[in-house]
Amino acid sequence: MDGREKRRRPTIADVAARAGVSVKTVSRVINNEPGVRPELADGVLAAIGELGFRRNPMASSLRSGRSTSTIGLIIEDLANPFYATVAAAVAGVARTHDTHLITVSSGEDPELERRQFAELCQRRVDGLIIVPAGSDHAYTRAEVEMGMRMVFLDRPPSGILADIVVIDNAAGARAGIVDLLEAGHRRIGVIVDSPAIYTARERLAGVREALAGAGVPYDDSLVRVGVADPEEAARAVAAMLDGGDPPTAFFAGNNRITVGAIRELCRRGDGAALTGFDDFELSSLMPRPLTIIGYDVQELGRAAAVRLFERIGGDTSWPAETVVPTRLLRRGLGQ
Amino acid sequence: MDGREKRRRPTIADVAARAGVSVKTVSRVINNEPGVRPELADGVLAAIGELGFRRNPMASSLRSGRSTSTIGLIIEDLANPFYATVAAAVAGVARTHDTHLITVSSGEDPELERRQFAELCQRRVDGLIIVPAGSDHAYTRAEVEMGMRMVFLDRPPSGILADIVVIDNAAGARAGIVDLLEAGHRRIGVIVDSPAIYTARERLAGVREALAGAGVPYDDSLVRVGVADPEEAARAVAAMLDGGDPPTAFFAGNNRITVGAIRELCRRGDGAALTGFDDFELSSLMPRPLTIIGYDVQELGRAAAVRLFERIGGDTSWPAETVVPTRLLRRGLGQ
DNA sequence: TCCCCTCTTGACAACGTTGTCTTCCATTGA
DNA sequence: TCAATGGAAGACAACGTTGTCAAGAGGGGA
Repeated sequence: MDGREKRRRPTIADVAARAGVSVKTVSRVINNEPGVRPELADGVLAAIGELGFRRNPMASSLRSGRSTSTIGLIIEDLANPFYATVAAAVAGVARTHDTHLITVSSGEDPELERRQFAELCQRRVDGLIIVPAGSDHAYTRAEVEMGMRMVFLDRPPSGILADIVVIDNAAGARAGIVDLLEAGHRRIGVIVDSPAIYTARERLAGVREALAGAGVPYDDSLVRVGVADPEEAARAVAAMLDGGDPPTAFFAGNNRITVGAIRELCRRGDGAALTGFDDFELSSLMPRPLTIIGYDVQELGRAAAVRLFERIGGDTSWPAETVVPTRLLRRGLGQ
Repeated sequence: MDGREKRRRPTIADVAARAGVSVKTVSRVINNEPGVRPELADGVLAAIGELGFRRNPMASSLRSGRSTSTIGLIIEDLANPFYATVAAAVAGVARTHDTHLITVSSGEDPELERRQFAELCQRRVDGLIIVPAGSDHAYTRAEVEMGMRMVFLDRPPSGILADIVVIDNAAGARAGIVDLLEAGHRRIGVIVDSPAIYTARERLAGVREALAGAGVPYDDSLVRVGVADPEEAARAVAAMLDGGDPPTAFFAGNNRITVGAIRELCRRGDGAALTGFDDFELSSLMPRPLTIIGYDVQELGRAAAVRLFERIGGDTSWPAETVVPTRLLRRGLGQ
């Protein structure tokens, strides 16, 4: 039993020979085309069962030029729970369309993203969902002209007009700041990721809008941008708390920053309020109260996939933007 | 710009016409086959660039009968961080082999797992990595005979001999219990998942071995099996603590159980020691000390993928078992 | 009875690529 | 000068399937 004797896979010709019909008749049975006498069809089905025949989808889609029953998803890192949830949701929708999902990670590298894009197009996937890492996506145009369908997720592309599904970043940040203002906070430390990132830009814009709306001045010493990891976030929190007139509340622009802030606040036993964008696993078990600006990540993936399959199904309407709402969640222990 | 004008994709025939050579010459250039004069090859490459030609991999693998440059991964749920990490690791290895990964979720449904398996075989993937949900995998034999390569991950299959990559469950559990015993605990509450699950069985066996080795009697009132979610785990902890002669330590058979146990212990402010199998995100931020029996999840996926590509590469040695070691980690705040 | 129409069924080509075999040309040695 | 040799290039078939079209059987109406 070393599996080396490799029986050849049966083809429709084998089935046809066994059932005593032509290959075309077998093809008709396989594809449920009308115009085959039931008794013949039964014979074909029996032969299929006996031989263990399965249609070769490559030959099929080569000849018919139709669907490959595959879509692609280009994300940054599948090991990141956010993207994993998106991928699971997309795969779920794909399954209802008898379609498989190929997921590739670009690791935020625009050049790799381009290569992955090209590879997936070469494979003739029926469509692509892309979380854009690079800043210019004009290179996708040639493929769009050749019929490739694309939906962008979480961030808008530039250089190309296409469907897009995003979170309501600005509104979420506004709501988070308004919530802090209503609790009486006037000095709010704001820590966000690099403004090169769309979501960080939008969220910071929401923060400024909310502050301006309440007549609270925007104090540069209370804003840190370009914070990329929990350690840096912790240092930023520490620096603000150690400064003169420290903030009584913090706004964290994403969950990595939130985690870093929690760590530093717990270390110090500081009671400052904390509101952070993006929920994360076990946020409700964090050892202090916090407010999360959350949203349905699954819904994000699902909406993108649904849109993509509408396109694949022939929808040629003008590209649309789908916005997934956010909501405030009280998390952490002692809340 | 509604993308309806769908330019036909160029084929090697188009390239050949443009370069003034035969299709076979183009094929030779594409595949780096020898025997093409450099000046002709340059002309072909120029034509490829001008037309934006890309080889159709379906036609290619249909004709040559070789690799589809695709492997499949069958897991329970991609949204689960454990499986997401495995998938990312497998995709990483696949990438070094210029291969794409199709990931499908079976949701622990053996029937769905069978269907997913059949679908992926139908696609002629080069190989499959399977986290088996069902209890009988004899149905995979027909495909193995036709040359399908498979590696099983995390749990062994039954009814088929194949490569397998698993965690050292029993040794990990033994080490966890020995650690508690050395800290002086003699009454250890043990909470594990259903013994229908291989990992739960193995871990429980490790627990018994460690207890027996230390001469500590196995007390049925301190063992709960078949615990499936954090809520049930919390109730199990509560019941044991409320009984007579409550345990001074708990062993949790997986991270869902660990989380439920933490929740209940924190709610009560109970100081019992806690050791749990499987690490999880932010375990170091849990509001109490705990010990984790951890392992390298990436390594699990990587090892399986490496084995699979060895098989795809032609390795026909006897199926082997790869065991990934565990290690004890001190986690939680206040450690 | 004959013609037309419908319904089954099959023969054949085509999808885009690659394996096999042949052809052609230049070069070499006698 | 001519046969032998070897390398480059192309003609053709084949992979497994499906679209197109034609052939044949059977039925109904004139």
